[in-house]
Amino acid sequence: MATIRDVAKLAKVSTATVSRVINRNGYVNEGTKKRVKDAIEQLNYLPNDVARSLFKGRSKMIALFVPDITNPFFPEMARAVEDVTNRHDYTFVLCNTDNDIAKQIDYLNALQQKSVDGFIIVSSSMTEEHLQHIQVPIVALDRIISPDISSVTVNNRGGSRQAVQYLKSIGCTRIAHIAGPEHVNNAVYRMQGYLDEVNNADWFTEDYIIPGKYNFDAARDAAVKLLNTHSEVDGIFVGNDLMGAGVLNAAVSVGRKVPDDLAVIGFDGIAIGETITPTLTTMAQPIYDIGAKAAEMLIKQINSQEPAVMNEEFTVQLVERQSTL
Amino acid sequence: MATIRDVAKLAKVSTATVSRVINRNGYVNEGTKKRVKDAIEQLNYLPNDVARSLFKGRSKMIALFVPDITNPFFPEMARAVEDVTNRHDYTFVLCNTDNDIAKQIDYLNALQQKSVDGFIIVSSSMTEEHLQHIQVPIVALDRIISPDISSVTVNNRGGSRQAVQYLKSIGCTRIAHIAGPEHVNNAVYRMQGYLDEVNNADWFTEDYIIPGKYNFDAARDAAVKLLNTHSEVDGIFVGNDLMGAGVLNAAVSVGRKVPDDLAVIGFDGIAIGETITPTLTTMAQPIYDIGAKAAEMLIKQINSQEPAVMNEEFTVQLVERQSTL
DNA sequence: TTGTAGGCGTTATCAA
DNA sequence: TTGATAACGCCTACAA
Repeated sequence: MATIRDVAKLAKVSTATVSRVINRNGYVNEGTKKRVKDAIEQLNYLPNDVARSLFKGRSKMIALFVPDITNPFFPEMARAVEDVTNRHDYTFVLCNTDNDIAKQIDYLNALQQKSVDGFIIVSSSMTEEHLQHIQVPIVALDRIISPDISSVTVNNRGGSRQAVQYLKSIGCTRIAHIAGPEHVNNAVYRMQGYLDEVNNADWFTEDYIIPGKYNFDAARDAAVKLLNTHSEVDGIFVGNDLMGAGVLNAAVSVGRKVPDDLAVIGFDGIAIGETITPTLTTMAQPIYDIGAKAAEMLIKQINSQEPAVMNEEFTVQLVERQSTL
Repeated sequence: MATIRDVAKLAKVSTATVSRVINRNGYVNEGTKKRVKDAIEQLNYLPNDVARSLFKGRSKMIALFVPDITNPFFPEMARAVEDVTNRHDYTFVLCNTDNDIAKQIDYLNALQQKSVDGFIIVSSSMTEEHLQHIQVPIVALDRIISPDISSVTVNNRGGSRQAVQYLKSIGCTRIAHIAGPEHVNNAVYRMQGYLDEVNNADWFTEDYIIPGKYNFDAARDAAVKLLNTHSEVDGIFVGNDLMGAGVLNAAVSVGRKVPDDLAVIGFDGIAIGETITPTLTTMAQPIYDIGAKAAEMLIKQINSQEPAVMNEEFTVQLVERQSTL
């Protein structure tokens, strides 16, 4: 690989001049500029980013922490983050954390050693404490970490209320909820939204809230149990779409017809919802948009000296499909 | 951030000694070693990886190119690559290429500037030419790039033959094929495997091969058309599972019962196949394993001076589910 | 067993 | 308008 010195020698100038040409700063005569450009071309020279990073203390890299990229909710978000970071000439580093604290700390350290410029973090295990020694900007995505850390989220509680209202509006009279993990704050908000709508109903019982784990299998098992013990249930608001698919599967296996005997609505708006049969009605998040927003927010913070805390809340939207129609 | 000099000063030794302690090489007295370690602890010192990279010309980073991480086939592969690279203390960089040549070249350049240590590439648009100037090891994954570049793949043609044989064995007598894009070599192999089994059948016609694009929508539309024009078709071998889901959807919409009227088998073994109704029979690739193997192969090549070309072919396995039972 | 010093490739400051 | 040079933080001959 050619270095700046090779270019300088070939163009018969100093490295300083080459640097000026590359970075478009400082004065440089048109003639010499051309000589330098020719030399760069001829040698196929590309500046060494590592040396640059060392000098500047910044690497033009951004990291995204997600619990697990094989969970279909995250790829689209990751995609958005990558697209935006690329557009701003950043390199994108993806980290699967499994929500494991030790793993997250390892990543934080390893990436700081590489002078990463900022972090976008989806985590329900990380707290402000773990992050207090981080010197670069951080944006919490999908799940709030602390009031002092910028965040991009959706109206989980309001959206959930809307989901339950919708089930009522299409005639459901006994509505249950398959909930996400209680240590994930958006799962708690979604359950609260459900409770807002049903808590005062005379038919409501705690039995109608079943814990799922935001995954397919647990939700299917939970739904089978629910439907067998509570045959009066005619609507289910499910904490996320992956679990919604599990519920639809359970309905088939216990012989309940969807949507005739049972209406099901999920949350998230992942693509799978459109590929299953019946297709799944859902409160759709603008997944790509929130990922993109987080990336833009982070880059803004990186480029500004005084990084103010910003919080952005997006709105989810009802998407009606076969599971309720 | 503390530097090696701060540590040296605090421990009252030279930076060379600190370096020796950190890297466990060269002799260093037990007493001074302890002093150094204490100083490191006290200052919370972590070596600057950028400086290291500059000196060594290597960054301990590995990049994975995939067409699009939102395609559910890739996350599990990416996950495997990340797990293995982490285990070897490499940092993982994910790149979505959309199979766009310009984008891939941009990534190659950007990452070379960062002294990336190696590439794992899933691409059907890249050729040997594009890669000839790359100085670090490369492993082609899922799709072969050239005989001179190491690869990890599966027995696409053999697996496809097996799929068609299976359909025959359960009684199908008119078997069609929804094919992947013709510029993707594994899609071509899969079609060839299909042809191997049906080409000589008296009932076979070219009409039974319909082009899909490895995605849901195109496959659904293709299947609707096929089933409407060729009602005699009683079995479909689909080029991948995502298209398989589309075919199942199409079957419902044209009123064909699966598996009674129509048997469907896919290829890949992605998780979606188990969540849809009916569940999808498939020729399952060991997706995680091939990703992990590619990563191990690449790391081996990075660590060896004489990088021999290696080719590994995994075997796909029939997974019977409701779409054929 | 330890220290000195040069260099990895850039950038930015200061002179010229 | 250009050049010489000192960093950035680390590692490794070579000396001591």
